[in-house]
Amino acid sequence: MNSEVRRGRPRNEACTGEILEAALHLVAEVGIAGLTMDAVAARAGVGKATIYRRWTSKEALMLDAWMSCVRKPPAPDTGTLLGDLEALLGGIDSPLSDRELQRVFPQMIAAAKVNPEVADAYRAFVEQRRAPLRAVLLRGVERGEIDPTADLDVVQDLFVAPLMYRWIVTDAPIDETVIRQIIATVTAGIAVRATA
Amino acid sequence: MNSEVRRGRPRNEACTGEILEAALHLVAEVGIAGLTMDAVAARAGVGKATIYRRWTSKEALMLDAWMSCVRKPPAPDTGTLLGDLEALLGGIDSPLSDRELQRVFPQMIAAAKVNPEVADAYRAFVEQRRAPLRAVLLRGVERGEIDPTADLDVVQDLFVAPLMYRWIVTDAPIDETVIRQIIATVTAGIAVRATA
DNA sequence: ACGATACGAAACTGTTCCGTATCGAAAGGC
DNA sequence: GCCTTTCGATACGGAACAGTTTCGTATCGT
Repeated sequence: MNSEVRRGRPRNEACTGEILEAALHLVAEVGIAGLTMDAVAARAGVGKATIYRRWTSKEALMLDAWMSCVRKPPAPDTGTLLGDLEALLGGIDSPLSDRELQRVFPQMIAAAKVNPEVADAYRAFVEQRRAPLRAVLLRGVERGEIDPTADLDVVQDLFVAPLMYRWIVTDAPIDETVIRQIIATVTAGIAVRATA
Repeated sequence: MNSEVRRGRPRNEACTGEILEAALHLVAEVGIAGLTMDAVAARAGVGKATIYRRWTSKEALMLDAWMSCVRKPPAPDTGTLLGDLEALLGGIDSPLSDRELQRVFPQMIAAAKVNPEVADAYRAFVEQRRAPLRAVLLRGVERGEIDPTADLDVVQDLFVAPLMYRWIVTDAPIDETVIRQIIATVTAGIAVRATA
């Protein structure tokens, strides 16, 4: 049904991305509460009408913006648990800088606690992020690198949570050293015991 | 210099606490962005003037409210690392329910990312919470229960972060079983190695 | 050329909400 | 009894902001 002839001036699709990005950068600066549509329009270099031609409301825009702010991570398969973990926990692919993501993410979580729509989007996003790690851990169990009696849900939390914690709560830096320490400690804790 | 005679009708000090509590409950319900002073006054059964006689602004009120929302945890000393950890990670003393704290906390973090004053209060609060755990871990090292070469900052994160993660990010329940699994896994990871 | 649509910019509308002022009543000191 | 201060309640000024509309211009298909 898309065969209808498009008449008139076509939409500048580049605007869509610019608006989304402007919204995210501004959220990083002033927070979701301090975000105004006028500021988004100014930052993106567009008129407000151009925004409202694409999204019906501020909430709809923010929902789209959040969905676009982190891409799905690849599922690594390096052959060893340590290799997979280092590849997976290393970095995040996003149009925003780490520093900005550190500020945007809490805004999203806070919004999710209040707005059910945001909560759904957020839940889907978290699940998407967890899937690759789960696959990595399952292979680790198969290879005998992880104690098969361990609760994988808790193990997942042990890997992800410290990074998220530094990100959101502490604002502490996350460098190679920290990641390696976390991996080392947790893998030691979940390794198959030498003797029963 | 407090010897000035107080004339006129004395302040009802009970109001102060009721206002703070009303503010926190409302933040749990509608978030910091949706919070209005009129709603706080109505919920506390108080006129707005009564609020502004105590705090100069909405921000000042929220700052006080957050400071009052979690009390400093006791520093346990049960004699063993496991006992201390279970005592410390068990619960939080607060006028709010767990369910409400789960919603208020992200709001505070999000606000801290934007407002430097809130960030300071928040940093002090986190540090206050970290101190007792640090003491527990240090005693664990002295007793030979923890590998002395381990980075205690990272170890602290490994204990606290998974709980915070469930609290803030996942909304997953935190029961005795989960806490015990976390403690078991991490302590196994940081135990003094049997052989060098 | 012409109609249709998109564009940025700006003005406009209606609402929300902070902070202040004012009211009559209540609660203390003198 | 009088003065002072607080109380809850309500009204108000002013600012900020979401969403709409308008204006003049640009870019497409026909």
